[in-house]
Amino acid sequence: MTEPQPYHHANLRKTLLDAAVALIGEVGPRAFTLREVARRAGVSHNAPYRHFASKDELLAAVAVEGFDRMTAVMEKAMKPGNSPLERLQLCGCGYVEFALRWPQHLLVMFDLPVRARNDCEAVGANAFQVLLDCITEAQRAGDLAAGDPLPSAWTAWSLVHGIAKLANSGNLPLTRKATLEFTRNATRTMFDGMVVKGRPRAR
Amino acid sequence: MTEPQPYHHANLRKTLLDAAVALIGEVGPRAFTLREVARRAGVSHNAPYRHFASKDELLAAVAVEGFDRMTAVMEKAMKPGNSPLERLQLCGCGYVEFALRWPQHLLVMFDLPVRARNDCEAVGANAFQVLLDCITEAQRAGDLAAGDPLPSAWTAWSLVHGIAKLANSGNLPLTRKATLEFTRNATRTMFDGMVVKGRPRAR
DNA sequence: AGCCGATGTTGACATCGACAACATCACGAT
DNA sequence: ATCGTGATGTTGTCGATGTCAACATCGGCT
Repeated sequence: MTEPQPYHHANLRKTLLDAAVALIGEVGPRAFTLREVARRAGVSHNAPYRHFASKDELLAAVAVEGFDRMTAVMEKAMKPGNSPLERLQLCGCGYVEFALRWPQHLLVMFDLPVRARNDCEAVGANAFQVLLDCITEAQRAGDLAAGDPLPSAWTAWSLVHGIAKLANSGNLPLTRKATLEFTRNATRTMFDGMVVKGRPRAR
Repeated sequence: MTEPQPYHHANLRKTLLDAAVALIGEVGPRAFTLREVARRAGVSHNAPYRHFASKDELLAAVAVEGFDRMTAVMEKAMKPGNSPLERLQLCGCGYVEFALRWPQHLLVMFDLPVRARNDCEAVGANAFQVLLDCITEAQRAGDLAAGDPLPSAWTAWSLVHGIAKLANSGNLPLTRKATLEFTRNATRTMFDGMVVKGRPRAR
C-alpha cells in the first residue's frame, strides 16, 4: 500500500530536515540542537548521524533545500508574458517572497560557516543564474545598457537581499503584504536608475 | 604610573569584549565560546559573569559597540561641504565601510536572538537617525520628493545592508577597495531612480 | 583597624556534539 | 529456505560548554 520504507522509520532524513527547520524557527539557529531534533523525530540522539555526518552537514542540507525552493519561487514569479524589465522586477519580488515564506532557510543559507558552503555552491549558482539571465535578457532587449551583467546583478541582489534580511530580523515594521508592496516600489525605483534613458520604465 | 586599575585585572570588561570580537573573527559566531574568551583574557571560566549576565549579554555588548562605531563611521564619512544627495551617498558608503572593517560586529548586530535586542534598540535607533536626517535634508533641498521619509530610508538601508552582508559572507568576489567603488556606483544608480526629475544627480 | 561589597576562583551539574560498540532489520546469494 | 552482510537505529561514553553556588581576595569607607 504505502511506498517501501527504507527501514524502521519512514524517511527519517526528510523528517529530520523538517524538524530542524521547525526547531530553528522556534529557538533560532544558535540555540538549535541536534539532540532536540532527534527527540522530535522520535529517534535516539545518535540516529541523525546515519544521515548527516555532523550538525553542520544537517544545516548544509537545509541550505540546499532552501536554494532549490528559492530558485523555484523566483522562476514561478517571473511569468513569461511580461517584458524583460518586468520579469527582472518579479524575480526580485520572488526572492523576497521566498525569504518571507521560509525565513529559517534564508538564515541557514547565508549565516553558515564557510566550510559547509561547498555543498551549496552548485544550487546557489543555479539561483544566481536566474537573476543573471534576467539581466542579460533586459540588456538584449535594450532596456539595460550592454556590458558586463555582473555589477547590475550584484546591485539588484544586494537590494532584495537587504530587504529580505531586514524584514526577517524585524527591522522593517511592515506586514508581509506591505513588505512585498515595498519591494515592488524599491525595485522599481532602482530600475528607474538603471534603465537606458528614453526607455519605458518598470511599474 | 599606570592608570588606576579597577581591581585585579586591568579593565577586564573591555578585555573580554575585544577577545570576544577576535574569537568570533577566527571561528565564527556559532563556534564562539564563553570559556575560550575567558581563557584568552587569562581569567577563570567564570570571571566573565561578573561583567555579563550571560553569553548572550556579552554578544549584546558587542552589538552595542558595533552600533556606536557604525554611527561614528557614517558621520565621519559625510563631510559637511557636500550637497545633501552626496551626503546621503557618503552615508551609505560609510555603512559598507564599517561593515568591511568590523565584520564580526555586523554579524552580531543583526544575527542576534531577538530577546537580547532591547539593549541595542537605543544605539540602533541612533544609527538609523543618521540616515533619516540625510533623507529629510535632501527632501528639504528639493532633491528628493517630499513625504514620508521612511520608505526612502528603508530602500537605501536595504541596498547598503545587502551589499554589506553579501560582501562579508564572500558572495561578492571583490576586494575591499572594489567593494567600496561598487557601493558608490550602486548607490548612485539607486539615487538616480529616486531623485526628482530635472535635478542634478549624484556622482 | 576593620568591615563590606566588588571582583575573581573553584567546584559542580545538566546538556551538547561526537565517537565506539552493539542491536535490528531488509535483502540478495547460495 | 537459509544465512550473512550492509544499512539503519540504540546505548554508552567522553570532553567541552553554559550556568549556578560557595568560597577567596582585595580596595575603599567608617
